[in-house]
Amino acid sequence: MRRMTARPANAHQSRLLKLLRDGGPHSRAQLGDRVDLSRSKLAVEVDRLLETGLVVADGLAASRGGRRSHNVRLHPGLRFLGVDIGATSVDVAVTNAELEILGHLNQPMDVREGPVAVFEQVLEMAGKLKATGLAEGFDGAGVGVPGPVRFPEGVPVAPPIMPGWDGFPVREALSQELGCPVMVDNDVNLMAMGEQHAGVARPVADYLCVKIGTGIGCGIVVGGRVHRGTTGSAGDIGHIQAVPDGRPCACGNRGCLEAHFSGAALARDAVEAARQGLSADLAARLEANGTLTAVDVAAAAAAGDATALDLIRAGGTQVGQVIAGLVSFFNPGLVVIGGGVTGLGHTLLAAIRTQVYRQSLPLATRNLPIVLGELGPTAGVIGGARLISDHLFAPA
Amino acid sequence: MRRMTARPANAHQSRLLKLLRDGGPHSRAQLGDRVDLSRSKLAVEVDRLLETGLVVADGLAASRGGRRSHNVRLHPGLRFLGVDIGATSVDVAVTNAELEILGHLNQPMDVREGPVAVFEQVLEMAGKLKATGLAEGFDGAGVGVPGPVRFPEGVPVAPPIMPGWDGFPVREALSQELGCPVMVDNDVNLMAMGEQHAGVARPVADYLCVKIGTGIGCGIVVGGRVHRGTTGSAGDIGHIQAVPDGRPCACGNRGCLEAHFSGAALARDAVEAARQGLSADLAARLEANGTLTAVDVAAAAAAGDATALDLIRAGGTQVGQVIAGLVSFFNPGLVVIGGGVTGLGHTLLAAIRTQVYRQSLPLATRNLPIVLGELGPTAGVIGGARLISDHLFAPA
DNA sequence: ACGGCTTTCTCCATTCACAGGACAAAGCTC
DNA sequence: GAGCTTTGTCCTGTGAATGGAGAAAGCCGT
Repeated sequence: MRRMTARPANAHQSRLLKLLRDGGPHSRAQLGDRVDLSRSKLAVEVDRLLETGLVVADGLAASRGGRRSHNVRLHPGLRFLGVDIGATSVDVAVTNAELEILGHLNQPMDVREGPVAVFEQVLEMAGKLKATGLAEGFDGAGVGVPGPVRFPEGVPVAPPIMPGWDGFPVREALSQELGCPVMVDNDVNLMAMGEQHAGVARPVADYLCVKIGTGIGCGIVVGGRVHRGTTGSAGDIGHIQAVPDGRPCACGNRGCLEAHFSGAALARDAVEAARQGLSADLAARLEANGTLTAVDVAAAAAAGDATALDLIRAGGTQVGQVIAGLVSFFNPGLVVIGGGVTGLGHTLLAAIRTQVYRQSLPLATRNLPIVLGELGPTAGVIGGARLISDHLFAPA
Repeated sequence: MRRMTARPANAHQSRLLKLLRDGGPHSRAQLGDRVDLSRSKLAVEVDRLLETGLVVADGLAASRGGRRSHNVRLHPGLRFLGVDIGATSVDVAVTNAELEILGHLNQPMDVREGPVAVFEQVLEMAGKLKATGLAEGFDGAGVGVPGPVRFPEGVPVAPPIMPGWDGFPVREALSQELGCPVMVDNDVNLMAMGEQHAGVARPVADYLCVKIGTGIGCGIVVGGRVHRGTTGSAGDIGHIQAVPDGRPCACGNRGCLEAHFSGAALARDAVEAARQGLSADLAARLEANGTLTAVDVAAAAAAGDATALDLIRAGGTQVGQVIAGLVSFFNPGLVVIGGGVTGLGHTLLAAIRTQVYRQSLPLATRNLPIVLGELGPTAGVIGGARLISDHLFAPA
């Protein structure tokens, strides 16, 4: 198909497109139940959407005791690309208009190689997905990068862990290469949108989404919308002080949360523990691989290694301490923990919970669920698809 | 006049009322410049507002080189009541429809006496204001209380420093007594709204408003709107841990910010310093009054007393530490410091600034002003008037 | 004083948005 | 097949809104 060019002409059409995106095919009657328009007006707007080609007829539905309804749905050929650039790997996925993942690729990679090398990689992966026949082209792409972004322009700003990206016109460059509209955001915000769209955060308006991977970040959702802050750095909690006069951090300060707990810090601590002979299990893994990662620690913990469990608990307590403060401050309705370290699972979660429930205001924790994200590595790419579809489905 | 009963019938009218509130009298042409409506439609809506009585003609304006314009303004008889209940005193003020303060009373009082005693006081003060002829009655009242509030119902919930208020139907009770609509909110949120309406925060969409009085709280403004959180306790930063294993706090935890710095903590520390003979100045003041308050410390500091200055600096550093974390997290465009301790002035502010600029993410502090509130004790009452007028001027 | 120019405001005709009723189409159940 | 239900279309009436014509009321220069 030729790529999507039309845009909803008004708020009604925008609303209808989002209903079809989030709920799949609907009959006009079903749409009418959810949209507070007269049937006649609704029919007019649906007809206009059919004219644009964004929406197509989808056959007859089963009868519910009367005339059978004619379903409509978003064009089945629409394709969105979700790109989640992490510190050490990229995820690229194609979705249909309902944001269901049709194909998903993951590849190790180092962001520090710079935007040109990374995007070469991304374009190649996108090409592979096309080659499988899942897509002929893309109607839009949502891209996450591991650092702050000037959102309106889609440009990373002063990203600490990705030198060489500062000011690179990601949005423009990718839009050119892919030949479709592109939106760029922080990877943590993408995860927050993903969990909100298809994960644990579906019913919640105000929530926090803490992503613990190589670094630590926090997606902030206020009234259903992501809060990005004045310079796009909102949620950057990795450099909040967790330990007064604690460990030196790459940022120049001491005691930053990230310096004490994150994928990188955990791996480093595990190596040290292994060298000190505190854990035979970790030492064996170190021997075998030459290095350790958070995954090794998770495996050791799962096998019952006390040192690994202690490391995870200590880390969870540190994170919990910071989250406790944020919970008192922000009073969310839900806290989601996600990112690479979700493999650490319930040991980590329990430590975080204990600390938050102990230290936050009782009123703020009274009914506060703290849970693991349920989408894993797909959260980011779904969030990307969601980001661009929100943009494309916004009223003109 | 009989009290305001009409409400704007649509979003246009609501918009117009707010323009007249915030900008004083306007001609139709001036309104047209700001509202994106055709002149004819605008005239229709203005005429309707004139019919309701909310808006009245206000004579001819000077010519600007052509026909003179007929101004319209909000009814000059409209009166809002702003009530700011603090831990140790109440502020009550009357404003006109433009939220200008016409009369303002302040009275020492102890919230712990409970809602009945406090409202007796408030009603008496409102009566006094009426007796001066400033108002014949009130069209609405906005009330701030020093604790979390279930906002839609206007009911305090689990307020730590005000036992006896939990669940008291403040909104309903006051509405009954005053015979007008009432809205209730946290006092810190009121201050944030006040500074946003008439103070330093006018141009900013996302900002934090830290109020340091008997306790410590923080108003959170996201996209121009106050964020209250899921249970109404957002911004309650007094019990964030500032010092690991620090001083015991009334809440049962240790090291809470409030336990280390607040009006109450500062007074306590000053007494102790005086008793230990660290400061002749403070000792003399203690001798004279039998007790010390933050005001005494401010006076001693102004007189150059080193101990007082140290206390303030130490406190500012503690608050700054917590604010630094919040700034990294929230990435505001402005931080306002207000409340009873603003008398401590630039010594406090300097300590806070130093700490925040040192410890927050550079990107988040790059262009971050940290300033004292400019409205002082009127911020709360103006915020109250603003709260209720926003409510009354909302589309039906 | 008097025309030209500007600004403000009103009036009117036309277009568009939308609701809601009438009605047709298409199914179910008995 | 009768009667009922559900779905979808058509049509008309109403109010929202635009934009142009023009009147009212001021300015300024000659």
